[in-house]
Amino acid sequence: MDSQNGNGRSDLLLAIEDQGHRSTHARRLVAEAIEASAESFTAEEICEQLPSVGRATVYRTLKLFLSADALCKVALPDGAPRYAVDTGGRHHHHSICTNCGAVNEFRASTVERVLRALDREVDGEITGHRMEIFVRCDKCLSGAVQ
Amino acid sequence: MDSQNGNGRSDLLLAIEDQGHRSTHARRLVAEAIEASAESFTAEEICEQLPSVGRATVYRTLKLFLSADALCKVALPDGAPRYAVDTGGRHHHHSICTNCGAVNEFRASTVERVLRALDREVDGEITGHRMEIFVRCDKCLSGAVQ
DNA sequence: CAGATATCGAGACAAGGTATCAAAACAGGC
DNA sequence: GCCTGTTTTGATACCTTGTCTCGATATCTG
Ligand SMILES: [Zn+2]
Ligand SMILES: [Zn+2]
Ligand SMILES: [Zn+2]
Ligand SMILES: [Zn+2]
Repeated sequence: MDSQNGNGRSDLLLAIEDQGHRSTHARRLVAEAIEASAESFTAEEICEQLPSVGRATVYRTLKLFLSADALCKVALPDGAPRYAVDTGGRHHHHSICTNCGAVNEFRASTVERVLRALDREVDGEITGHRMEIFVRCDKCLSGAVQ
Repeated sequence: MDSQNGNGRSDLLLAIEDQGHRSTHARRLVAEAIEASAESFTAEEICEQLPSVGRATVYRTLKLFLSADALCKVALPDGAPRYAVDTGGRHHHHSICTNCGAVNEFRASTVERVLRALDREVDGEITGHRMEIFVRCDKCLSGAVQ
């Protein structure tokens, strides 16, 4: 939908071009596969959808998109990793539907304020954090996916 | 230190006994190795320290301790998993020193309050969450470990 | 187009686990 | 202590999620 800009060029590709990387055929295919996926996806799903693209290339490309902040990597409660297109730019967290894999971003300023307050409670100096919220999304609650 | 109760029996073993599992020789060895480790540890470290215990058994035993809430599993920023003895019982989060691996628990009621407030911001119904704080601990800051 | 460089695909390798299955250990009744 | 049924164990194969190597290709620049 809005993953293509006016140029017909994927935002994912533009993001890595900005970092000085090339928009190659393999990367174009990976970007298209990502943009075609409705919710979050796994690296292996992309590999299966693109048998003509080497597995190493798929992983390398995902890593490029991640480092260009065009993609986010989250983990389900059991640790299984999933990737999702990153719409925003600034620091944010994710909610993940454990039923359908839908990922949404949220920027909760309250969360960050709590973290700053925690500075006094934890031993040492805070250098970073990770936070994910697991949900059953509205679509799943309404029975669209059982 | 306080990992042994009056009986000279490890709390880890007691925890799985409460769940109906046996305190076997292999499990005793794993418990001792865990209690001897200063900070957090990896499964492979235990395997190396206990060549007489099968790798599968080490992983099975860690899993038992985890499900008995006697152990916690955390992940460093790059996702590398580490295990740490769980001192408290109630719900809590962890701070992890990215330099030495020290893990501390904290129960920040503010955090939970924020999560309840987030219920209105996120799509769907919150079913769980994960939160980890990365730090450089006091010991590392003071140069005890470079 | 040619050369320099970036990228690719295949396949080996790695980390962190889990599945299988025959053998050993264990607990409880005698 | 011995018998017997159940748990647990260790060896090993396998799985998932990636990364590394390296010769072959593709891409950009001039
Ligand atoms: Zn994101
Ligand atoms: Zn859902
Ligand atoms: Zn804990
Ligand atoms: Zn430290």
